[in-house]
Amino acid sequence: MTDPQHPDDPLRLDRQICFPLYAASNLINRLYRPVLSRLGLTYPQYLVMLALWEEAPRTVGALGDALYLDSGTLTPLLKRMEQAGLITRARDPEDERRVQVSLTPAGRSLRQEAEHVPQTLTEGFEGDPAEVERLRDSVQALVGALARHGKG
Amino acid sequence: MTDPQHPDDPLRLDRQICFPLYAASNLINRLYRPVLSRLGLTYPQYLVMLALWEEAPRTVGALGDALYLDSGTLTPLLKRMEQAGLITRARDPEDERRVQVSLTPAGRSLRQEAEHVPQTLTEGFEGDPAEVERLRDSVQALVGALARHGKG
DNA sequence: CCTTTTTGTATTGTGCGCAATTTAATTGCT
DNA sequence: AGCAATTAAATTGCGCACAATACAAAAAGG
Repeated sequence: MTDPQHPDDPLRLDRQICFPLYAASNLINRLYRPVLSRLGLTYPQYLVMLALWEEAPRTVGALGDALYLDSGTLTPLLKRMEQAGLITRARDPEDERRVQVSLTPAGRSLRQEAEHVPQTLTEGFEGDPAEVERLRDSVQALVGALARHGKG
Repeated sequence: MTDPQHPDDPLRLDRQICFPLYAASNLINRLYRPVLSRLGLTYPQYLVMLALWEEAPRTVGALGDALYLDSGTLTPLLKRMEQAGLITRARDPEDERRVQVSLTPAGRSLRQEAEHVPQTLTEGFEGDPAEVERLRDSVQALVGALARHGKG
Protein backbone atom coordinates (compact mmCIF):
# COMPACT_ATOMS: atom_id res chain seq x y z
CA MET A 1 0.00 0.00 0.00
CA THR A 2 3.00 2.29 0.25
CA ASP A 3 3.00 4.85 -2.52
CA PRO A 4 6.36 5.06 -4.29
CA GLN A 5 6.13 8.80 -4.73
CA HIS A 6 7.83 10.73 -7.46
CA PRO A 7 10.60 12.99 -6.18
CA ASP A 8 8.71 16.02 -7.51
CA ASP A 9 5.33 15.12 -6.03
CA PRO A 10 4.11 18.42 -4.57
CA LEU A 11 2.44 16.60 -1.68
CA ARG A 12 5.69 15.14 -0.33
CA LEU A 13 6.21 16.24 3.23
CA ASP A 14 9.83 17.16 2.58
CA ARG A 15 8.88 19.45 -0.28
CA GLN A 16 6.64 21.67 1.86
CA ILE A 17 7.89 25.03 3.04
CA CYS A 18 5.06 25.25 5.58
CA PHE A 19 6.01 22.10 7.47
CA PRO A 20 9.57 22.96 8.54
CA LEU A 21 8.36 26.40 9.64
CA TYR A 22 5.63 24.75 11.68
CA ALA A 23 8.03 22.20 13.16
CA ALA A 24 10.67 24.84 13.90
CA SER A 25 8.13 27.01 15.65
CA ASN A 26 7.01 24.09 17.84
CA LEU A 27 10.56 22.96 18.59
CA ILE A 28 11.67 26.47 19.53
CA ASN A 29 8.66 26.95 21.75
CA ARG A 30 9.59 23.68 23.46
CA LEU A 31 13.16 24.93 23.90
CA TYR A 32 12.10 28.24 25.42
CA ARG A 33 9.47 26.79 27.73
CA PRO A 34 11.67 25.61 30.62
CA VAL A 35 13.80 28.76 30.49
CA LEU A 36 10.82 31.11 30.44
CA SER A 37 8.85 29.20 33.06
CA ARG A 38 11.45 30.32 35.57
CA LEU A 39 10.40 33.89 34.76
CA GLY A 40 6.74 32.91 35.04
CA LEU A 41 6.21 33.51 31.32
CA THR A 42 4.95 31.49 28.40
CA TYR A 43 6.51 32.04 25.00
CA PRO A 44 3.82 34.37 23.58
CA GLN A 45 3.82 36.25 26.89
CA TYR A 46 7.57 36.68 26.50
CA LEU A 47 6.98 38.20 23.06
CA VAL A 48 4.48 40.63 24.58
CA MET A 49 7.07 41.63 27.17
CA LEU A 50 9.71 42.15 24.45
CA ALA A 51 7.25 44.39 22.62
CA LEU A 52 6.38 46.35 25.77
CA TRP A 53 10.01 46.75 26.81
CA GLU A 54 10.55 48.44 23.47
CA GLU A 55 7.55 50.70 23.79
CA ALA A 56 4.89 51.09 26.47
CA PRO A 57 2.09 51.75 26.92
CA ARG A 58 0.62 50.25 23.79
CA THR A 59 -2.94 49.41 22.84
CA VAL A 60 -4.09 45.83 22.38
CA GLY A 61 -4.35 46.50 18.66
CA ALA A 62 -0.81 47.86 18.45
CA LEU A 63 0.49 44.75 20.19
CA GLY A 64 -1.50 42.61 17.78
CA ASP A 65 -0.01 44.43 14.80
CA ALA A 66 3.49 43.95 16.17
CA LEU A 67 3.04 40.24 16.96
CA TYR A 68 0.54 39.28 14.21
CA LEU A 69 -2.09 38.26 16.76
CA ASP A 70 -5.68 39.35 17.27
CA SER A 71 -7.71 40.30 20.33
CA GLY A 72 -9.13 36.79 20.64
CA THR A 73 -5.64 35.60 21.45
CA LEU A 74 -4.33 38.65 23.27
CA THR A 75 -7.21 39.50 25.60
CA PRO A 76 -7.09 36.35 27.77
CA LEU A 77 -3.29 36.27 27.57
CA LEU A 78 -3.05 39.88 28.78
CA LYS A 79 -5.52 39.17 31.58
CA ARG A 80 -3.25 36.40 32.84
CA MET A 81 -0.27 38.74 32.67
CA GLU A 82 -2.27 41.35 34.59
CA GLN A 83 -3.09 38.71 37.23
CA ALA A 84 0.63 37.95 37.42
CA GLY A 85 1.29 41.63 38.15
CA LEU A 86 3.42 42.30 35.08
CA ILE A 87 1.09 44.71 33.26
CA THR A 88 -1.97 46.87 33.74
CA ARG A 89 -4.91 47.22 31.35
CA ALA A 90 -6.87 50.44 31.29
CA ARG A 91 -9.36 52.03 28.91
CA ASP A 92 -7.90 55.05 27.15
CA PRO A 93 -9.83 58.12 28.39
CA GLU A 94 -9.19 59.78 25.02
CA ASP A 95 -10.92 56.91 23.20
CA GLU A 96 -12.85 54.52 25.39
CA ARG A 97 -12.68 51.79 22.75
CA ARG A 98 -8.94 51.41 23.20
CA VAL A 99 -7.26 49.54 26.04
CA GLN A 100 -3.81 50.74 27.01
CA VAL A 101 -1.42 48.05 28.17
CA SER A 102 1.27 49.36 30.53
CA LEU A 103 4.16 47.81 32.41
CA THR A 104 4.10 47.60 36.18
CA PRO A 105 7.36 48.11 38.10
CA ALA A 106 7.55 44.32 38.40
CA GLY A 107 7.09 43.99 34.65
CA ARG A 108 9.76 46.59 34.01
CA SER A 109 12.25 44.99 36.38
CA LEU A 110 11.70 41.54 34.89
CA ARG A 111 13.78 42.80 31.99
CA GLN A 112 17.00 42.29 33.94
CA GLU A 113 16.14 38.66 34.57
CA ALA A 114 15.29 38.21 30.89
CA GLU A 115 18.64 39.58 29.72
CA HIS A 116 20.23 36.14 29.89
CA VAL A 117 17.48 34.34 27.96
CA PRO A 118 18.80 34.81 24.41
CA GLN A 119 22.29 33.71 25.36
CA THR A 120 21.05 30.73 27.38
CA LEU A 121 19.27 29.47 24.29
CA THR A 122 21.98 30.11 21.72
CA GLU A 123 24.82 28.73 23.80
CA GLY A 124 25.37 25.06 23.28
CA PHE A 125 23.72 25.45 19.93
CA GLU A 126 25.61 24.20 16.92
CA GLY A 127 25.51 26.46 13.89
CA ASP A 128 27.16 29.53 12.48
CA PRO A 129 25.70 32.72 14.04
CA ALA A 130 26.06 34.52 10.72
CA GLU A 131 24.04 31.82 9.02
CA VAL A 132 21.35 32.06 11.69
CA GLU A 133 21.20 35.81 11.05
CA ARG A 134 20.78 35.21 7.34
CA LEU A 135 18.02 32.71 8.05
CA ARG A 136 16.33 35.21 10.35
CA ASP A 137 16.36 37.87 7.65
CA SER A 138 14.94 35.43 5.10
CA VAL A 139 12.10 34.41 7.40
CA GLN A 140 11.45 38.05 8.28
CA ALA A 141 11.09 38.76 4.57
CA LEU A 142 8.70 35.85 4.23
CA VAL A 143 6.65 37.12 7.17
CA GLY A 144 6.49 40.52 5.52
CA ALA A 145 5.27 38.97 2.28
CA LEU A 146 2.72 36.79 4.09
CA ALA A 147 1.42 39.75 6.07
CA ARG A 148 1.04 41.84 2.92
CA HIS A 149 -0.65 38.86 1.28
CA GLY A 150 -3.15 38.68 4.13
CA LYS A 151 -4.01 42.38 4.10
CA GLY A 152 -3.73 43.35 0.45
CA MET B 1 9.17 55.81 29.37
CA THR B 2 10.16 54.51 25.95
CA ASP B 3 13.50 52.78 26.09
CA PRO B 4 15.84 54.03 23.37
CA GLN B 5 17.33 50.60 22.79
CA HIS B 6 20.77 49.97 21.45
CA PRO B 7 20.74 48.39 17.99
CA ASP B 8 22.55 45.36 19.38
CA ASP B 9 20.27 44.81 22.38
CA PRO B 10 19.66 41.04 22.35
CA LEU B 11 16.08 41.55 23.60
CA ARG B 12 15.00 43.57 20.56
CA LEU B 13 12.08 41.87 18.88
CA ASP B 14 13.63 42.27 15.43
CA ARG B 15 16.80 40.52 16.52
CA GLN B 16 15.06 37.31 17.53
CA ILE B 17 15.17 34.30 15.23
CA CYS B 18 12.34 32.66 17.16
CA PHE B 19 9.80 35.40 16.56
CA PRO B 20 9.71 35.41 12.74
CA LEU B 21 9.48 31.61 12.78
CA TYR B 22 6.58 31.84 15.20
CA ALA B 23 4.87 34.56 13.17
CA ALA B 24 5.45 32.75 9.87
CA SER B 25 3.98 29.55 11.28
CA ASN B 26 0.86 31.41 12.45
CA LEU B 27 0.47 33.32 9.19
CA ILE B 28 0.86 30.19 7.09
CA ASN B 29 -1.63 28.32 9.22
CA ARG B 30 -4.04 31.22 8.67
CA LEU B 31 -3.42 31.02 4.93
CA TYR B 32 -4.04 27.27 4.73
CA ARG B 33 -7.13 27.27 6.92
CA PRO B 34 -9.77 28.35 4.39
CA VAL B 35 -8.30 26.10 1.67
CA LEU B 36 -8.10 23.04 3.92
CA SER B 37 -11.49 23.58 5.53
CA ARG B 38 -13.02 22.73 2.16
CA LEU B 39 -11.38 19.32 2.53
CA GLY B 40 -12.61 19.05 6.11
CA LEU B 41 -9.05 19.24 7.43
CA THR B 42 -7.17 21.43 9.86
CA TYR B 43 -3.53 22.20 9.16
CA PRO B 44 -2.01 19.57 11.49
CA GLN B 45 -4.53 17.05 10.20
CA TYR B 46 -3.33 17.86 6.68
CA LEU B 47 0.23 17.11 7.78
CA VAL B 48 -0.92 13.75 9.16
CA MET B 49 -2.55 12.98 5.81
CA LEU B 50 0.64 13.94 3.94
CA ALA B 51 2.57 11.57 6.18
CA LEU B 52 0.07 8.75 5.73
CA TRP B 53 -0.13 9.21 1.96
CA GLU B 54 3.62 8.61 1.93
CA GLU B 55 3.44 5.54 4.14
CA ALA B 56 0.58 3.74 5.84
CA PRO B 57 -0.16 2.20 8.19
CA ARG B 58 2.04 3.90 10.74
CA THR B 59 2.01 3.87 14.51
CA VAL B 60 1.13 6.94 16.54
CA GLY B 61 4.75 7.13 17.61
CA ALA B 62 6.04 6.98 14.04
CA LEU B 63 3.70 9.82 13.07
CA GLY B 64 4.93 11.78 16.06
CA ASP B 65 8.54 11.26 15.02
CA ALA B 66 7.78 12.42 11.50
CA LEU B 67 5.83 15.52 12.57
CA TYR B 68 7.64 16.32 15.84
CA LEU B 69 4.46 15.87 17.88
CA ASP B 70 3.67 13.66 20.86
CA SER B 71 0.72 11.45 21.75
CA GLY B 72 -0.89 14.19 23.81
CA THR B 73 -1.38 16.14 20.62
CA LEU B 74 -1.92 13.27 18.20
CA THR B 75 -4.38 11.07 20.09
CA PRO B 76 -7.33 13.48 20.14
CA LEU B 77 -6.49 14.74 16.65
CA LEU B 78 -6.47 11.19 15.28
CA LYS B 79 -9.76 10.44 17.02
CA ARG B 80 -11.36 13.36 15.22
CA MET B 81 -9.94 12.14 11.92
CA GLU B 82 -11.31 8.68 12.68
CA GLN B 83 -14.72 10.23 13.38
CA ALA B 84 -14.45 11.99 10.02
CA GLY B 85 -13.90 8.62 8.36
CA LEU B 86 -10.42 9.36 7.02
CA ILE B 87 -8.41 6.89 9.10
CA THR B 88 -8.78 3.87 11.33
CA ARG B 89 -6.97 3.24 14.62
CA ALA B 90 -6.29 -0.32 15.73
CA ARG B 91 -4.03 -1.93 18.30
CA ASP B 92 -1.19 -3.83 16.71
CA PRO B 93 -1.73 -7.56 17.46
CA GLU B 94 2.05 -8.04 17.40
CA ASP B 95 2.50 -5.50 20.18
CA GLU B 96 -0.63 -4.41 21.94
CA ARG B 97 0.99 -1.21 23.14
CA ARG B 98 1.16 0.17 19.62
CA VAL B 99 -1.74 1.69 17.71
CA GLN B 100 -1.62 1.36 13.94
CA VAL B 101 -3.11 4.27 12.02
CA SER B 102 -4.40 3.30 8.57
CA LEU B 103 -6.10 5.13 5.73
CA THR B 104 -9.70 4.40 4.85
CA PRO B 105 -10.74 4.44 1.17
CA ALA B 106 -12.13 7.94 1.81
CA GLY B 107 -8.82 9.02 3.29
CA ARG B 108 -6.93 7.56 0.36
CA SER B 109 -9.16 9.20 -2.21
CA LEU B 110 -8.93 12.59 -0.51
CA ARG B 111 -5.45 12.74 -1.98
CA GLN B 112 -6.82 13.70 -5.39
CA GLU B 113 -8.67 16.65 -3.90
CA ALA B 114 -5.54 17.70 -2.02
CA GLU B 115 -3.40 17.72 -5.16
CA HIS B 116 -4.31 21.34 -5.92
CA VAL B 117 -3.57 22.64 -2.41
CA PRO B 118 0.15 23.45 -2.83
CA GLN B 119 -0.42 25.29 -6.08
CA THR B 120 -3.45 27.18 -4.75
CA LEU B 121 -1.28 28.55 -1.97
CA THR B 122 1.83 29.40 -3.98
CA GLU B 123 -0.02 31.00 -6.87
CA GLY B 124 -0.52 34.69 -6.43
CA PHE B 125 2.42 34.68 -4.08
CA GLU B 126 5.20 37.12 -4.76
CA GLY B 127 8.70 35.71 -4.39
CA ASP B 128 11.24 33.71 -6.31
CA PRO B 129 10.47 29.95 -6.12
CA ALA B 130 14.20 29.16 -6.02
CA GLU B 131 14.60 31.46 -3.04
CA VAL B 132 11.67 29.80 -1.28
CA GLU B 133 13.37 26.43 -1.87
CA ARG B 134 16.59 27.75 -0.37
CA LEU B 135 14.66 29.06 2.62
CA ARG B 136 12.94 25.70 3.02
CA ASP B 137 16.28 23.90 3.05
CA SER B 138 17.68 26.32 5.64
CA VAL B 139 14.70 25.88 7.93
CA GLN B 140 14.86 22.11 7.45
CA ALA B 141 18.48 22.23 8.58
CA LEU B 142 17.47 24.28 11.60
CA VAL B 143 14.73 21.78 12.45
CA GLY B 144 17.27 18.99 12.22
CA ALA B 145 19.61 20.82 14.58
CA LEU B 146 16.80 21.63 17.02
CA ALA B 147 15.59 18.04 17.00
CA ARG B 148 19.09 16.73 17.70
CA HIS B 149 19.42 19.36 20.41
CA GLY B 150 16.24 18.12 22.05
CA LYS B 151 17.22 14.43 22.00
CA GLY B 152 20.96 14.54 22.55
C1' DC C 1 -28.31 66.58 15.69
C1' DC C 2 -29.36 61.83 14.59
C1' DT C 3 -28.77 57.65 12.16
C1' DT C 4 -25.38 54.65 9.80
C1' DT C 5 -20.99 52.88 9.52
C1' DT C 6 -16.69 51.91 11.20
C1' DT C 7 -13.38 50.83 14.74
C1' DG C 8 -11.42 48.54 19.02
C1' DT C 9 -11.99 45.10 22.25
C1' DA C 10 -14.20 41.23 24.43
C1' DT C 11 -16.62 36.73 24.25
C1' DT C 12 -17.61 32.02 22.59
C1' DG C 13 -16.48 27.69 20.79
C1' DT C 14 -13.20 24.51 18.54
C1' DG C 15 -8.76 22.57 17.89
C1' DC C 16 -4.22 22.21 18.74
C1' DG C 17 0.49 21.69 21.69
C1' DC C 18 2.64 20.10 25.56
C1' DA C 19 4.09 18.79 30.46
C1' DA C 20 2.82 15.56 33.78
C1' DT C 21 0.59 11.58 35.01
C1' DT C 22 -1.62 7.12 34.26
C1' DT C 23 -2.39 2.59 32.31
C1' DA C 24 -1.11 -1.34 30.06
C1' DA C 25 2.03 -4.30 27.48
C1' DT C 26 6.72 -5.87 26.71
C1' DT C 27 11.44 -6.55 27.86
C1' DG C 28 15.29 -7.56 31.15
C1' DC C 29 17.17 -9.52 34.93
C1' DT C 30 17.97 -13.04 38.05
C1' DA D 1 8.94 -18.24 36.40
C1' DG D 2 8.65 -13.77 38.82
C1' DC D 3 9.39 -9.01 39.28
C1' DA D 4 11.43 -4.52 38.15
C1' DA D 5 12.36 -1.43 34.37
C1' DT D 6 11.12 0.20 30.01
C1' DT D 7 8.10 1.47 26.30
C1' DA D 8 3.61 3.08 23.83
C1' DA D 9 -0.58 5.44 24.15
C1' DA D 10 -4.08 7.72 26.52
C1' DT D 11 -5.63 11.12 29.88
C1' DT D 12 -5.63 15.56 32.38
C1' DG D 13 -5.04 20.32 32.78
C1' DC D 14 -3.56 24.64 31.01
C1' DG D 15 -2.53 28.09 27.54
C1' DC D 16 -2.60 29.59 23.17
C1' DA D 17 -4.67 30.69 18.09
C1' DC D 18 -8.39 31.93 15.53
C1' DA D 19 -13.10 32.35 13.24
C1' DA D 20 -17.37 34.16 14.32
C1' DT D 21 -20.00 36.94 16.97
C1' DA D 22 -21.29 40.65 20.13
C1' DC D 23 -20.97 45.13 21.95
C1' DA D 24 -19.87 49.78 22.85
C1' DA D 25 -17.58 54.03 21.46
C1' DA D 26 -16.32 57.09 17.90
C1' DA D 27 -16.66 58.91 12.99
C1' DA D 28 -19.20 59.98 9.04
C1' DG D 29 -22.98 61.48 6.42
C1' DG D 30 -27.05 63.47 5.82
